[in-house]
This record gives sequence, C-alpha cells and structure tokens, in this order.
Amino acid sequence: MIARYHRMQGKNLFYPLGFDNNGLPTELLVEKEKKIRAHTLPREEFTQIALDLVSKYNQSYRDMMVKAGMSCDLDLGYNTIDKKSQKTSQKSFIELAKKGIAYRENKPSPWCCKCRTSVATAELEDKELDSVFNYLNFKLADGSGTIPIATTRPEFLPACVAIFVNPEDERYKNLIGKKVKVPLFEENEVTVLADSKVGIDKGTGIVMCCTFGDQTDVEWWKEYNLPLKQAIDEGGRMTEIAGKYAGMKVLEARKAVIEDLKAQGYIYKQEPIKHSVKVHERCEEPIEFLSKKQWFIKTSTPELKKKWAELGDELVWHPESMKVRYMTWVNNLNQDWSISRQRYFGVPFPVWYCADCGEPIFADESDLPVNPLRDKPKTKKCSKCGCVEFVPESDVMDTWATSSVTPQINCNWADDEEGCKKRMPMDMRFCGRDIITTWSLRTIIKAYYHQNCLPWKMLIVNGWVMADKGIKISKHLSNSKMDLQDLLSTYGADVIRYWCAIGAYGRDVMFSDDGLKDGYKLLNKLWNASKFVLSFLENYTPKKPKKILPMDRYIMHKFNDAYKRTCAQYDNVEMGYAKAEIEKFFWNFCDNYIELAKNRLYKPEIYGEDAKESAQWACYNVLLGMLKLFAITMPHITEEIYQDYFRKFEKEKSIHLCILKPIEIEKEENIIENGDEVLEIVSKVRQFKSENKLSLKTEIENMTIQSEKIDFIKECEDDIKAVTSVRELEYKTGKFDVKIGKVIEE
RNA sequence: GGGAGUUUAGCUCAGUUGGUAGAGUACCUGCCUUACAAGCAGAGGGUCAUAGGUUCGAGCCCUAUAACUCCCACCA
Repeated sequence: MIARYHRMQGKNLFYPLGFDNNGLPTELLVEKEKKIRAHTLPREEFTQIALDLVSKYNQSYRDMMVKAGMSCDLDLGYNTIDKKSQKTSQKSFIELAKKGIAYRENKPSPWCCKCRTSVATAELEDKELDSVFNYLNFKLADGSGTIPIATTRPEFLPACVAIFVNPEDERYKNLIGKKVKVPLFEENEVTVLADSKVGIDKGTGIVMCCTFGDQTDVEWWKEYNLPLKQAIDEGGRMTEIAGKYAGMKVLEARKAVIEDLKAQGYIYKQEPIKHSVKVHERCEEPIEFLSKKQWFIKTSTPELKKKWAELGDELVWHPESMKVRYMTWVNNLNQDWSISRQRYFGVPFPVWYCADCGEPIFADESDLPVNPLRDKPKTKKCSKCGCVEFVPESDVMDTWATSSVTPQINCNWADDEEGCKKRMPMDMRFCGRDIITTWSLRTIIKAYYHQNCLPWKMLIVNGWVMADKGIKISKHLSNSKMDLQDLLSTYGADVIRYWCAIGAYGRDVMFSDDGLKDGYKLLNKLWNASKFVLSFLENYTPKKPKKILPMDRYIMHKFNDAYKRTCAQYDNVEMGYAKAEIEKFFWNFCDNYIELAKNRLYKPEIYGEDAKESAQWACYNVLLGMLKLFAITMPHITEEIYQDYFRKFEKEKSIHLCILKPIEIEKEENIIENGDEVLEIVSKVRQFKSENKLSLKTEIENMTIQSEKIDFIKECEDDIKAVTSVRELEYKTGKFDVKIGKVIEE
C-alpha cells in the first residue's frame, strides 16, 4: 500500500519481491513433506529435491501475492538460494574473512541434536520444563568426607571437569583447592575452584562444571583453562567417556545414571522443579553445547556493540517502541554470530582447507558462486606449506547469513559495487517483531561492514495476526482460520487488504470474520455508488461548466480537504488513518451529497440542464478522486470501475498509473462551513421525520431557516427543497435554528 | 530480577500540542426514499483499570498499584 501511494505520487519505486527459502527451515519442510532425512541422502540429490519443492512453493506464493494485489516489481525478485544470492553471500563471507571479521574457531556453541547442527544464540527460545533437582554427595579425594552438589543433569557426570564454590561463601572456603571424586566415575578427580558467578543460595551453593551443560560452564572452561570432555555426541547420544552409558540418548542415560546413583547411595534428596531450558526455536528440542570448528562473525566486542547501538539510534523505528528490543539485545550481546551449519540445503562456504596445515583457501571472486564439494580451488598449492591437497568445507551457511545481505542482493552489490553504494540506504523496509534480533540486527551489521551505512532509513515493525486473544497461530494447533488462499477466493483481495490496513504497527491483531465485514460493506457500497453515479454520466463528456452550483462546489472543496488529510496520513505511513479519512468522506458523499444532487441529475426538466451539468462535473471529479485514493487499499475494484468508465477520458491506461491530485477548483472562503450548514438543515428534517416515525419522503408544507449564512443557503434552495420534500422555505437572519412546519398527509 | 506495550461504550478499537468523551459493530426505534435492506434515518449506552498528585481544567502530564501480552536476564 505504501508502495502504491508513493507510485501514485509520481515516484519511481524500487520494490523487489524476495523469497527467503534456503537453510534449515526449508530443509525441515522438505524432510517432513517428502518423508526423507537429509543426512541419509547424497547432498546433490537432497538439494535437487529441495530445489524442486522450493520452486513449487515459490510459484504458489508468487501467485497468491499477485492475487493479493502486492505491487512489487516481479522482475526484481530473488530467492536466497539462487545464483545471485549465493554469489552475494559468498562474496560477503570472503570479504569478511579476509578482513578478519569472519574467523574459524573451535569453540563450544549451541547445538541442536535433533537437527544435528549448531545454531545461533538468537535462534534459541526458553521453554518451561519439568525436571528433578538431584542432591548428590561427592566424596573428597582425601577421604575426609563428602560435599553436597545439586544437579538437574546427572548424565553429565562423566564430563565433570571442576567444582565451583563462591569465594565469599564461609561454609566452603576450606574446600577450595581440594580434590573431589566424581560419583560413578571415581577414577576422575576434579579440583574445587572459587568463582563469584556461583550463587551462594542456589542449590547447595556448590556447582559442578561440565563441558558443557550451559553457558556458564563454557565461560569457566575458557577462563580456568579446564580440559574438554565431551559426553554427548552430535546426535544426542552419550560418548564412550560415559562408559556403560555410551550410546544411550540423553534422557535414557539420565534415568540410568540416577538409578545407579541411588543404588550406590550418592543421592540424598530429590526435588521436582520447573525450570526454563534453552530450546531450538525450530524444533523445540533442548540444545546442548558442543565444541566444533565453526565460522563466526565478530559482533560482540564493546566497540562493535556501541556501533550497533549508534546505528539503531540512527534508524527510524516505526513504531518507536520496538527500538528498545533491539537495544536490549545489542547491550546483552556476548557471543559472536555463528554462521556455520552442519546441514545440506544452503549456501556453501566458498572455502577449502589445506590438508596439511589447515590454511583456508578462498575461492576467487570471479568464480562465485562455487560449491567446494564439486569445484576445485584455482590455487594449486597451499601458499603456507606448499601442500597440494585440499579438503572442501562441507558446512553450509546459516539462513540469516544470506537473508542479512538481501539489501546487497537487491542492489546488485556482487556485480556493481558503485551502483549498490548509491542505492543504500534504502528508504524503508518491513519486518515482523520476532526477527528484530535476528534479521534486522544482522542486516544492519552486514551493511555496516560492507557499505559503512544503514541498509535502510526506516524500519517498520509489524505484529502478528493471532488466532484468538493471546493465542498464536500455530501449525501444531492448526488453529488458523485464515488460509490466505481460501480468504482470497471467499472475500476477494480488496476486502483482505482493507482489513490489513487496520492494524497498528507492532501490535498483534486478532483475526475474525467480523473484521472482514466492514471491508465487504465498503466494497459493496463503493460499487453501488459508482454504478449509480456513472448512470448519470452516460453520454457525458467531462467539461467544466460555466456555473457550478454551491453544493457542487462544496463537495469538491470537501473532497480536497479529505484528500489533503488522507495524503498527510499516507506520508506518515499511517495506512489505517489514511483509509479512515477517505472512507469518512466517501460515506458522507453517498448519504448526503448524492441524495441531494440526484434530484438535479434525475430531473433536468425541472431544475435545468445547467444544474445537471454542474452536478455531473462534481460527480465526475469527486468519484475519480476517491477511486484513486481507494486504489491504494482496494486496487481491484477501483481499477474495474476506472476501466469501465474513466479510461476513455483519462489518459492513463490504468488507475494505478494515475497521479494523485486534488480537484482543480477556484478557492472559496467558508464554502465548507456553509455547505456543512446546509447538510445540518437536511439532518434536522430527517431527525424530525424519524422522531415522528414518518417516511423520509413525507412532504412538509413549509420550514423556517434561521442562520447567519442565509445568502448561501438561499442559493441552495432547490437542493434543500428536493432532498427534504419541504415545499416552501422562509429565511431569517440569526443564530442557526430550523422550524419545521405542517406535515402533508397522504 | 530488568524493561516494553496494553487497559476508553456489550464487542473491536480511534482519541496527534491538556479545554464539554468518538467511530464501527451489536442492541433499540423507525423508513420498501426512482443506487445500495449487505441500505437509509434516528435514539440509548462510558467512574476513560485503580489510588493519589500537578493544573483554573486531566482519557492525555507525574507517582504508585493491579491485570493481561511481549522482550531480555537467570537457568548448577
């Protein structure tokens, strides 16, 4: 709608349509729909199946969007899996890697055992789960007693590498530095260390550090240079260091370990608790921390965080309150962005490693996009050690690594850096409130690294359409009453669009059929009113008449007023208010102006040809003007009416090519106040008839109008008489008052 | 634990710098008026979440409280 408005202001728009369709979400869809598992098929085969499915979905989404009247330039479209997107993504990666901003490191990061891939912190969610707090007695190695430790994850015992207490905790000060035997794995002895991160009143105040149970473990491991013991493998099974538990899944192992701990008397207390666990947002499976060689992008140094905050400040947020979420996230950033995914359907990393020294060999920019599993590097030998064997990178990039460069894809950065620089920052872009921390931040980061500017000047954040109050539409519950395809065929695109324009930005809206009724009514009314008005414009050639009657001048001025208000709202990106402005005018036009003018249109033999032509001129201009403004929200019906009638007089071949403008009419003082008062008189008569339960066509003998605007009102005598069915009017100068005379009985 | 948003008519929501509470819908009363009964005219309906404060004057500004929604942190 915003695009349509600006186009109708005569601007040349850059509005591409993109599909984000690579990566894990697509892979999961393919696995589900085709009932296959990606890791069991050769990469090329899976990719082909995925591409086929993607193109099927693309086509149906594209059709739906066209039907819905989206006005993007379809020639400018992209898919994040297409060649150009791959090239852009790979170019971005190589550029960042060469600058040292992207780096490869072996560090523990969140891992989803179900999806068998690392995931980024931003892709985690909290989930409340039932669990059990197990209180264990760890034996001191010197045989001097036991210390109590509580844990929810006893299966991590084989990965226990240290014990921590708080240095301020008087109870345990004497333990610091002592050796402790790990229950069930007593050959493992670990040291008690002190760290202020330990909560004195949490659990027993003593914590075991395992590699890796959670983020704190990771931090301790790094800080105290602890050994790495990996107890869980990529698929979520216990490794060989777990001894007899090796091969068990995490939950099985937990059960077995607890049983053994009980049997051997280690557990002295168990306490059921509810606690929140980090889960992978895609599959809701609890995540583990695994250490693997991954590519990261630097995002979390204090200087960088300051930069992201500055850029967030520079950006115009709509609504403004959404900026807080961005800022909060930026302030809390403490990890770099991991972009490696051990998956299959995605943009490959354009890199090989020297088989000998591990030195990365990047693809030549001119060769992009490359697939290192298939292609060979240009370099014949490693520049560092001279080795001639290379190992291709088999990971693919995270989805967001590509969706964060859509400004660069759109602006053709891969092939035209100068042109791209000119187009950025773009004016505005939309995003859902749920991807502020993932997509918008990372897009800002990439634009900063590559173009040293914001990707766009304004970011408009929209809320979600909810199934019911507070209830998300979810695939699991299949509680969506609004399949767009169905809605389009039931209500038509214009009604849906009308409804879409009600929501306040950033806020969730509830979907309901009732909400669509208003749009349906308006559409119906617009059609009827247009048909009616146009029936008086047959055999009419628009031509400015010599004399335009007062109420005709009034309605045209009134339109211009509504036009100004509507545009002001559109300029302010307030689609709902804009729609309301023109709609208010429209109903007023129908119920008051048409009612009044139709008498002159019907009966030129009584009121004269000039009076008819005057009304025709007003009708032509006002209807056309309204249709143009309505074309922004309701492009289909307005185009239909335009083609049926206006096309033959207006030079543009579609209403959507027309330029918005007010009606050309000589400015007149007080015309709106004067006209409003005439309508006030009409309203008084209607009120009188309604209160007396009379039909509106009931004739009345006479009426006395008292007003300060008598001269103007006198000029409208014919119109007033006709619309009120009052036979004689008398006038008085003074404070506005209407005295209604005798009713003429049938 | 920190933060954001919301709270106005039965329902869905407007209310932009403080100046007599608005719309649509529902309900009620009428009207087959030479476009539209999916229409038209008219009426009723509100302690603006609560309690304080500032002000001549508060839905709006300030303080506190409550409820709902969301974000972030914590997660042994």
